[in-house]
Parts: sequence; structure tokens; C-alpha cells
Amino acid sequence: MPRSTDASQELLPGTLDLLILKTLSRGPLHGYGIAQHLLAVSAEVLQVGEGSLYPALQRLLGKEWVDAEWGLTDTGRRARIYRLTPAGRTQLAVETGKFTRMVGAIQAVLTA
Amino acid sequence: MPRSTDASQELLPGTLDLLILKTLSRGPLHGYGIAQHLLAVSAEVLQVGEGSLYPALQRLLGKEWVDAEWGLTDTGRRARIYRLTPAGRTQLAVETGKFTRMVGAIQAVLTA
DNA sequence: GACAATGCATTGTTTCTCGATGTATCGTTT
DNA sequence: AAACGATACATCGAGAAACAATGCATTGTC
Repeated sequence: MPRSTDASQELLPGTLDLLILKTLSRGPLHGYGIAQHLLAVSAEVLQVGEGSLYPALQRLLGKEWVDAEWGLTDTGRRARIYRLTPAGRTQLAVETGKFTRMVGAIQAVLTA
Repeated sequence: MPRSTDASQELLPGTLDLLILKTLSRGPLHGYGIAQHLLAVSAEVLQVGEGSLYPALQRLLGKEWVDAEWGLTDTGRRARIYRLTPAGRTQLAVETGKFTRMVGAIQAVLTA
């Protein structure tokens, strides 16, 4: 099946970087673990696919908001562990503020 | 000046259709008026440019969530008046629900 | 030995927002 | 009367981002 005209929309576009940064602020974690965490905390609402997650991590690496090294998971599997940098922590604050501001504005329209 | 690597980000991507539908649920309005309304209600936060607004309106017309006819504004200027269709009203409910659900999920991550 | 889950990542497609551009009218100021 | 800013329509091209599909490899379970 080549393509449906669907658009399941698992995410609010533009929020993925924020979600990853926030997750990593709790401590270093590997990619798969980030996805699991978002699923769990959001009650299965935030289903971030690998085709979204890994490009996002590359983006964040390029901006040096996270760094990475190879290591082992809790279950002893080889994995790349991502960690928030100081710059990333700053950026987390910036994006959290922007998000809150935007959501407030949208809520204002929706309840007008 | 050809281009900055900026990304001013006036909007949460994916929410423009919702904002337009909600605005039109208050009554028929022309494009410029929609932009003004969003600015006013959001305290200048939601700055929708024309390059975003009009393509969005075309999209909504194509899906028949709004219709349009030429008319006059309050100030007597010629303008295209957009109006929410019944299907658009249904879609407004759908998108409002989806948005609320997504924001709730993201808030859960941010406050975890 | 097959299969699901874990774990990495890239490629191609689509969708969306935005700045720039173009047209036209109206009211105010100079 | 000329200039200018605000009002009003719309399109085009560029860039960013999310997603499905795909590919590889390992581990644990049936």
C-alpha cells in the first residue's frame, strides 16, 4: 500500500525538540528510551516514530544541545546514550517559555 | 537581504486551521479581519502573515469547511467574506478535541 | 528456527509556514 | 495633487519538519 491521504498526526508539530530536551533533562537516555518515556508519561498519546525521533536527535546534536556516546541500557543492550548539554538546558527554558506563550494565546482564541 | 537562517516562528505549526475555524464560528468575516481578530484576542502573540493566511483559507475552501462570497466590510471596502459551513463546524470540534488532547499530553511531559 | 521486541539510522514524500512579490483602493497628510 | 500607510486580495519559492517505509543487527521467547 503506497500511500493513504491520511495524516494521523501523532504530534503537535514543532514540539518534538522541546519534548526530547525535557525528557533528557531528567537524565541521559537512549533514543528508544526517549520514545518509551513519552508514550508512558502521555498515556500513549505522544507516539513519536523513529523517522521523526532520530532526525530530531541529529538536529539537536548539530546544535550541540545534546551530546551522545555509546553505552549500555539497563537491559544490557548496546545503545547510544544522549545527554543534555548546558546549552541544551538553556534552550529547554527558551522553548518551554515560547510553548507556554503560544498555548496561552491559542487558548485565548478558543475560549473567546 | 536574501535570507537569514532565522525562523521567527509566529505560530505553533498545525494550529492555523483551528484558529481560523474558531474565529469564523463567531460569524462570517473577511481574511484581513481574521488576522486582526487573532492579533487582538491573543495580545499580539499570534501574528499570522498573509503568506500563511490565504493559503490556509484556500485549503479550507477546498475541503468545504468554509465557503466565501464577495461583499463589503464594515468600512465599506470590497472584500471576500468567509463563512463556516456545517462540515466546518464539525471539523472545528474535531480539531479542538485533538488540540486539547495534545496539549494535555505535552503538559504532562513538561511537569513530569 | 521463527518471530516479536529492542536498538540504530537514512531516504523520499508531503505538508506547512513564511518572506517576498504583485495588484488595487481608501483616507490622511503634506 | 502627490505621497504614504492601512486595508484587502492572492501566489510563488524556499526552508523546515514529521512521517512511512526501509534497512541492519541483536536479544529473548515460543
